Amino acid sequence: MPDERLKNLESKTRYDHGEVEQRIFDAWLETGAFHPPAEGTPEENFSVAIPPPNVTGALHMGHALNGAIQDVLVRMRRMQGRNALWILGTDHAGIATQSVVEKELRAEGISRHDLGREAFLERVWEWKERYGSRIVEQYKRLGASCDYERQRFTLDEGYVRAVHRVFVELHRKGYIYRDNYIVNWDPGSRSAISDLEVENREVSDTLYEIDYPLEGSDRVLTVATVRPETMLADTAVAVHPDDERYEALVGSHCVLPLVGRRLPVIADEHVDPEFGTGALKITPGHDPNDFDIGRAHGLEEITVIGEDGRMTEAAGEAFAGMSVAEAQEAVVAALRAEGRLRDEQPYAHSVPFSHRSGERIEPLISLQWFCRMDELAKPAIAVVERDEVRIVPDQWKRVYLDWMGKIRPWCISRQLWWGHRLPVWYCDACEETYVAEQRPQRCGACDGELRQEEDVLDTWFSSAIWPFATLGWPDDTAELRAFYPTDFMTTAREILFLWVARMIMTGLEFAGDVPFTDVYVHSVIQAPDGRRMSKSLGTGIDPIETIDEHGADALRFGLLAMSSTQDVRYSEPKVQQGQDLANKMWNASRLILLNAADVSALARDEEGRLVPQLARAEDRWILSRLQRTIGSVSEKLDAYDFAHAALELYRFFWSELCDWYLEIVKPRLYEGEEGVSATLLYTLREFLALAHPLMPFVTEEIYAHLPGAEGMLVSGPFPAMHDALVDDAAESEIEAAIELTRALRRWRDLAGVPARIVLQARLAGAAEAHELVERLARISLDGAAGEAVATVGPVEILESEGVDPAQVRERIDERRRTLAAEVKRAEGKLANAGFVERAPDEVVEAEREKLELYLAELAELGG
RNA sequence: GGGCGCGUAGCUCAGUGGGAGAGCGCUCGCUUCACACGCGAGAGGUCGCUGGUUCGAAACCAGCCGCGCCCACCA
Repeated sequence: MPDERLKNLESKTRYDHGEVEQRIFDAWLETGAFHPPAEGTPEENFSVAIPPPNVTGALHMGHALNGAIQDVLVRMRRMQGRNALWILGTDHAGIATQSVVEKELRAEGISRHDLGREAFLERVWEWKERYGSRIVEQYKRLGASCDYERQRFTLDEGYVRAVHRVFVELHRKGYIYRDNYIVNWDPGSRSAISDLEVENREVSDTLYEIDYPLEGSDRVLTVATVRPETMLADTAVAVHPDDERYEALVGSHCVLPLVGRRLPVIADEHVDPEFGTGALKITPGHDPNDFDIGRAHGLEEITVIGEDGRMTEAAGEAFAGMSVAEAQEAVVAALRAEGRLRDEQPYAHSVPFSHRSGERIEPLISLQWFCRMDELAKPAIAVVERDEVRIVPDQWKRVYLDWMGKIRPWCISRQLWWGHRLPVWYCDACEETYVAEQRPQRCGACDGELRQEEDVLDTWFSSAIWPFATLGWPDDTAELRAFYPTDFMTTAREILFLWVARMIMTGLEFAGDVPFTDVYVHSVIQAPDGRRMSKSLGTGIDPIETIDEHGADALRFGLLAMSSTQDVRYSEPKVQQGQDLANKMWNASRLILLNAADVSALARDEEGRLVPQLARAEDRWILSRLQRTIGSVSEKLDAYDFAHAALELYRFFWSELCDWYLEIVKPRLYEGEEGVSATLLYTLREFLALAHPLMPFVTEEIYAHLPGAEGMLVSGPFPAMHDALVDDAAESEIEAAIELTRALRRWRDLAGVPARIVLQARLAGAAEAHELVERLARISLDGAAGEAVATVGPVEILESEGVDPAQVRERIDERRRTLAAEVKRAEGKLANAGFVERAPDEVVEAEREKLELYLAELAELGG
C-alpha cells in the first residue's frame, strides 16, 4: 500500500525539475556535506580548486561543462567516503572588471581620471559587492557542490598578503626585475599585456619597398616594410652576413629619407636574404625582432609612437600628433613625393591583436616589471615528465613540455588601477627602491617620502597561486595541511599556459608541492554551426535558460555526453536526451514505488540496503548487469571518460532495466511478490547512487521516496561492484530469451501480424525462459499439432488468425537470402588457407560455429 | 614555418586489427493499466581519396584532398 509519501507520485507523470531543484539544493546545503572539516591528510581527502570565474562573468557553456566535470568527481569521491572539498571563489579579473565600471562611468559622462584612483576603486568595489556574486549563484543552479562557506576572492585581505609574499620572494631571488624593454602595448586598455594575451590575426596590408640612399654614393639600399611610419625611428639597416650582394656595404652608412639620420649598415643572422630585397630596416623602438637586433648591436632606441597610439614629438613636426594610420598615409605620401617609394603590393600576414581590447598591438619600449621564468620552469618540467602531475589526454603533456622548454620572461605589470598594486616603493629624493610586503615608513637611506608603484599586477599573477592561497597560505592553516596538494584540475586547453603551468611553478616554489596531481583538458563547446560560442558573435547559448527549460540534470548529462577531448558542437538533442532520461527515471521509479510490496520485514545489509533476491534467472540477470554497469561506470569516471560513463548509465537504465527487466517482471510486481520488489528496490537504489554524481537532483528526489531511505544520496555510499552477483549463466539465459523475443517480434511485424493477435506456436527445441518470451512476443507456445508456417529459432509458428501466407513466404525468402549471403561469406573465409592457419584459433572456431548455425537455420527454412 | 587534431548513417558523434554503432531525424504499427519527454519494428553508410602492411583494415603505415586549433620575431 502506498503510504502518504507516495501519494503525490500517483498523478505526477512528468518529472518537474523546476519544482525540485531549488528545494533539493537547499537541503544539500543544510546537511553541511559541501563544507568538510579541515581534518585528515591530503592523501585521504579529495580536493579540487575551481578555476575561479571572473566577477564580471555570467555562466557560459564552458563553465557549465567545466563545473559538471568537477562536480561529478567531487560528488563521487564524497560518496566514497572521502573528505571532499571543492574550493570556490572568484577572480578580480583586472582589465575585464575595470572596463565594466569605466563603461558605467562613461554613461554618466565621466572618466576614471575625473574620479581619481581612490574613488574609482571604491566604485569598483561597490560594483563587485552588488554584482560579483551573480556567477556563484549560477553555479548553484548547476548543482555544483562547492564549499559556499569558504569562498575566496583574489583581492581579499588574506589573498593580498599571499600575493605580496610571492612578489617579494621572487624579487629577493632575483627573478622579478624592472627593465626598459619592448612590450606588447595595448592602446585599447592603455596597458602592457603579456605574450599570452596576444592573438595573431591574418591581415591584408601593403608591403612597401623604400629606397634608402647610400651615403657618398648614388646607389640606394631598398628595404621592404608593412609599417612605413616606423621608419621615422629607424636606427640601422641590416643584411645577412653571408649575403654577397651586400657584403661590401656592411660598415657603411645610408641616409634615412624624410629624416636624414645616418644609419649604419649592419650584418645580422636574423635577416632572411630571400625575403624582399634582403635588406631589413631596423626599428628597435617599435618591433620586437628589431629590438633584439638593436640590443645585440648596441643601437640607439628611438620612440616615435606614444602610449596613446599617436605619433610623438620625436616623429618630427610633420607627423607629431597623428594617429598611426594617418602617419602611415602621410609618410607614404612624403616618400612618394621624394621619389623614394619603389614599389607597393598587397601583403597578407599575421598581426598581433590584444585579446583584451581587440586593438592592434603596438610594440613599444616601456619601463615594466618582468619575471624570469626559466628557473621556475625547471622543476615544473620535471614533475610533468615524471607524471607527478599527470596531464590527460597525454598529447597535452608534450605541448606543455615544449612550451615550458622555451619559456620567456613574463611582463607582470599592468597600467591599470584595479588589481594588486605592486608592493614596491620609490624614494624620489634619492632614487632608492623598496620591495616589501609592508609599506616602509620612510626611505632608509635619506629618510625621504616614499611613493608606491602605480602599476598593478597581471591578473594571472594572483591566479597563479590560487590552489594554496585559497587555503590560507602563507599561514600554516589546517586547510592547507588537510587539502594541499589538491587532486584534480580541469580546463579547456586555452589556459594551459596562461594558468595551469604557472600554478605548477608557484606551487612547487612556494607551497613545496605540486598544486594538483591530475590535469584533465576537456572539450571546447562550439556553437551548433561550428563557430566559437560567444556573446559578441551572437552564437552563445545561455546555460541558465537551458536549465530553466530542461533542468540542471539534463544540461549536465548533455554536456558530459557530448564532450570528449575534442572540440564538439553543442547539441541540444543531447540535453534533451538527458531530460528524457530524468523523466524515464522518474516514471520507472513511480512504477516500482507504487507497486512494490511491503518489504519492511526483509533483510537489509549493514548499510541499510535491502538484500537483493535471486529468485529467478531474470533477477540474477539484472543484478549481474547492474554489477557490470557499476564496474564500467566507475572505471570510466576514474579515467575521466565522462561521455561514455553518461551513455552507459543511459543504456543500462533505459534498455536493460526499463525495456526488459521491468517488462519481464511486471506481473510479479503487480501480484505483490516480495522477492521481485526487493530486487527492484535494491537495483533502483544502487542505480540512483551510481547516477547521482552526474544527475544529482532527480536521483536525490527519487531517493527520498524509497522505503526505508535514510539520509541523502549526496552523502553516499557510492555503489561498489559485487563480484558475487555477477552471473554469466543468467546473463546468457536471459540474453537468449531477449534475442528470441526480438526475432519473433520482427517476424510478426514483417509478416503483417496485427499487434492484438496472440500467435499460436510450439516449441521445437530448447528455449530458456520461454514464459517471458511468450508474453513479450505475444505468442502462445501451447499449440500442439498442425503444419508450421515458419520457424523462428526453436519456435515453430502455426497457422493462426492474422498470419498472411503470402507475407510469410516473402519474409522467409528474405531471411533465406540473408542466410545464404552469410553462409557464402563464412565459407569463403574458412576456405582461405591463410585465414585458417594464421588467425587465432578462437576466431576460426567462432567462424565455424556461425556457419553451422546459419546452415541449420537454412535447413529449417527448407534450404 | 613547426606542432596537434579531425574527415564514419540526413544531423551531432562513438568505435582504433576479426561480421558497421548511439542519440536525434525519417518510415510503418501501437490511446498495451510507469512514462506519447512513451512502446514495438524498420529503412538508411563504397567508414574523405590513393597506395601499402596483413589471412583479414573504418582502425596500422605512406602520400594526397578538405577542415579546425595551437605555437612561431621573415620585415
